Amino acid sequence: MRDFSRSLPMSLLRAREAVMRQFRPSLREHGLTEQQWRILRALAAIEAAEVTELARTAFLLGPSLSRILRDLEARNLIERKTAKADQRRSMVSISKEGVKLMASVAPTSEAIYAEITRRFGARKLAELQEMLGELEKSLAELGVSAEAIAEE
Amino acid sequence: MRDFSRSLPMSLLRAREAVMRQFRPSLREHGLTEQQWRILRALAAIEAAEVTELARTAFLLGPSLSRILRDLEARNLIERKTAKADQRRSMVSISKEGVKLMASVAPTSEAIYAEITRRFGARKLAELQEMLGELEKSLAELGVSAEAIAEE
DNA sequence: GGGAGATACTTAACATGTTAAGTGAATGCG
DNA sequence: CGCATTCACTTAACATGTTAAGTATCTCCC
Repeated sequence: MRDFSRSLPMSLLRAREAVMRQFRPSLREHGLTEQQWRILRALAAIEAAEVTELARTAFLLGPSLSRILRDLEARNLIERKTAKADQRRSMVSISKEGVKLMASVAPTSEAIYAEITRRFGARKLAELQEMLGELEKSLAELGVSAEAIAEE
Repeated sequence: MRDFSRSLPMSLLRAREAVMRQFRPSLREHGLTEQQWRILRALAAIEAAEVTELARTAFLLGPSLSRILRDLEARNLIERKTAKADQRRSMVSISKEGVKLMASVAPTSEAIYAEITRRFGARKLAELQEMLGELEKSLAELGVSAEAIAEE
């Protein structure tokens, strides 16, 4: 069997870990996890969002998001109110404190990203992301058909 | 701030998830998680290994590995014996049952990998993995220097 | 040879990933 | 209308990720 240390999932995992290793210490200093930071960033960009939409944007599963929102709300970093038209939905938005926290984290985060870009090369980085997007696209279709078969 | 849905960590996360989504159902049918499968594969390739070495090979943190080994041992998929020369170390190896289980999973796993390769293109896949390796390499050095600063 | 420090793991504690089940609200349709 | 189905989310249960602390063993140097 193919040496698994060179398998695609491992390559992706190792690369991602190498990247996140750069960001985690700074986030940690501000009391944020990687996922919490993703949620705040997503909210900062879109004003307010439903939970499902937020899950899609921040690429988190529903249950994870539910827990994290509960915690972020307890820390007053986000606000929540149920939609008037549909009582099932709740609109989530970032709070003033949340914005402030983001402002304190963003500079370091940007600097790290810039350093990564500098080291790896901006052009190569763009190429890499292009390829990652294509990979995702190739498999999205496969995923759907596989599901269809499984459901029969 | 840069649209985070196009950030490098998100690209890597989404790509990896797209890939793993293909494998998980099959692994699940055999009662294995992604990480357990990684460990079995690593062990099958190297006969026997110390826990630390295995952690490096399977790219798992020590605590995760400890738990998983405990469970795999309870399921008789691996075997463990403390090294004679150094009582702290334990040598882990795959059991006969483990080998049998691997044999039952491998065909499907290989087929999925082949399909992914076919869809994305073998050459592009190789290029992608090359780039991922370079990215990891660029950041490995950065990681070390960042740590050095933090420890001061 | 004995005690300080290093090493190899394990345990603990908390956060997230993953799947399944639960809850309350909306929808569609007979 | 009524009620089964769908929908949006939450809770539950179990596995892993992540960091810190604990434990037993080993090493090295005085």
